[in-house]
Amino acid sequence: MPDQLSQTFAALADPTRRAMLARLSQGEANVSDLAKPFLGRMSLPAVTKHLKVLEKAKLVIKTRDAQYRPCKLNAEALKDAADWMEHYRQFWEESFDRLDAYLKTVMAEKKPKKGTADVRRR
Amino acid sequence: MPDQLSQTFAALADPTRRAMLARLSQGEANVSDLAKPFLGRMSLPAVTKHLKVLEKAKLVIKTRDAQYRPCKLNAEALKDAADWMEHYRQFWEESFDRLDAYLKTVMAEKKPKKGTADVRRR
DNA sequence: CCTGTAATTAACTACTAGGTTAATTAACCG
DNA sequence: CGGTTAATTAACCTAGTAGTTAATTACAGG
Repeated sequence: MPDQLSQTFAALADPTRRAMLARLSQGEANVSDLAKPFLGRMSLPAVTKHLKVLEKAKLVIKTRDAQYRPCKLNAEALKDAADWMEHYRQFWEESFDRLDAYLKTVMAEKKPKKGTADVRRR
Repeated sequence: MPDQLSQTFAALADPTRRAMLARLSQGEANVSDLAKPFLGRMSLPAVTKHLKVLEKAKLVIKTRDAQYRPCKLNAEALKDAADWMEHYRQFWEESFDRLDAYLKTVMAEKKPKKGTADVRRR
């Protein structure tokens, strides 16, 4: 499972890591900045490790500036994951349509005029 | 990490499981159908386990029909994951724009007319 | 040069993930 | 009933994850 996509999804499968990405989406931050929201809950080395996971997944790029390690978001890998998901879009929109059709049916029953609620297609 | 989103991403972080989803996107299939492409590589119980992960993540719904267990895709959870990613779209499109701008610059150098390659904004 | 701050590494623990084989349950069918 | 097929459960193994504390590296600045 060292394939890129698996690594990406695995990296995203943790709320701490997702929060870090969210933070980085607001702009660069060094390790202690990133750690701040979690330091009550977990130690600094733990944060370093999470960061390393994100780095290996190529979701963040860590550079160095003196003793600091400024990190920035790298969304490339996210695009691949999003592209993968795109194949499935039809499936969740389909069920939305079914709900849509159902609601139209209910409406039709309340005010029984014609019939054949037309199903919105996206 | 028993939050829904983490479970979804974790379930997707495995090529076997993604392949199963792909198979299910073609239509219902029972366990042995799903297992077939992998049986050279892994045992049936292994497949059952992967399936259980997908089930707990609410990505597939397993019903029963006699001794068979027909499974169907349930994309609801995928939508949530896709929605989460949507927040980051700007970041990968941004870098695409930068590439875009760069290419325009290169073109401008080859045929040095005006300047200020206008950056396509999506 | 010494001290404080930023961050990582080391060494360890507990738990989970992904796989195995062997045994078990459940249903159909001749 | 007895055999066959579908699928799960049990028991086990290995490797990896998420966390800890304590020690270490690296740099800045008085």
